[in-house]
Amino acid sequence: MHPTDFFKCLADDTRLNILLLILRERELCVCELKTALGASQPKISRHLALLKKTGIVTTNRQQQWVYYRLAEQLPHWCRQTLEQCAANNDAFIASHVQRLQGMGDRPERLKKYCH
Amino acid sequence: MHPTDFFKCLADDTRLNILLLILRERELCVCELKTALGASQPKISRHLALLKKTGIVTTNRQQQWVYYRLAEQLPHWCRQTLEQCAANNDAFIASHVQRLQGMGDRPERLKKYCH
DNA sequence: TGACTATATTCGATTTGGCATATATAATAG
DNA sequence: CTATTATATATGCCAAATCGAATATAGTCA
Repeated sequence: MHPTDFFKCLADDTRLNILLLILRERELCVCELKTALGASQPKISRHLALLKKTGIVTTNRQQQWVYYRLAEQLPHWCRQTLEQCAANNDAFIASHVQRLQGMGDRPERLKKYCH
Repeated sequence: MHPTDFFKCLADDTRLNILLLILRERELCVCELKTALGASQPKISRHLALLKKTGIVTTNRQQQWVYYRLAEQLPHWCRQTLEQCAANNDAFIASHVQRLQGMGDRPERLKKYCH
């Protein structure tokens, strides 16, 4: 993982929020992220495609939903960077975490927001 | 320090190399960086200006030279990110570190490359 | 078919590097 | 001491490249 490629992925509000939410929740599908971030589906999808191409996340298809999580092979220092960023920037993700929590837990959440 | 502003600064080869070299050497002036990175003076100077504006580095003028070092107020998680990046990407900075070491030590280095 | 996700296209905004030039400090000549 | 020159750094301007958002469209699966 070339360091500047990694940092480029973190250098955008949408992508960084996606990553920090995935870090918290372990995995999320596009429609969960779309609701939590209040962004359009193509926007979320496009940014996820870049994260996947760079090797930061992997996908896991379950029926019609695609779940994204951090790649197993993600170098340790990259994961540490994300964790330290998460631990020291509450304000940055607060609103999105709140919105995600307002969406309830699985599997009810999926029923409410992904159907 | 807004996290994406910080990561934007690390998302460029020139800037990341500058930061990792400063991290190693504690402080460097423009002409040392120019020689170590093999880049033009305006290019180095521009990137340093962005790093300063973002609050990652501070300057200390000595006669006609301006020395750059990491800002005292740089949040701890930012410094940790830089340190972890440095500790896990030898290949990324190797050539520039080598070139810097080939320039000798101060004060001889300053006499040879900054006069 | 309908719901979910991915991609293509287009456009405006931002970023980047090169070149020329401006500013600041120091050294030197007269 | 002042004027000139040299060195170090910063900035203005321009062209090329990249990026991000919106829209439309396509693929995938129940």
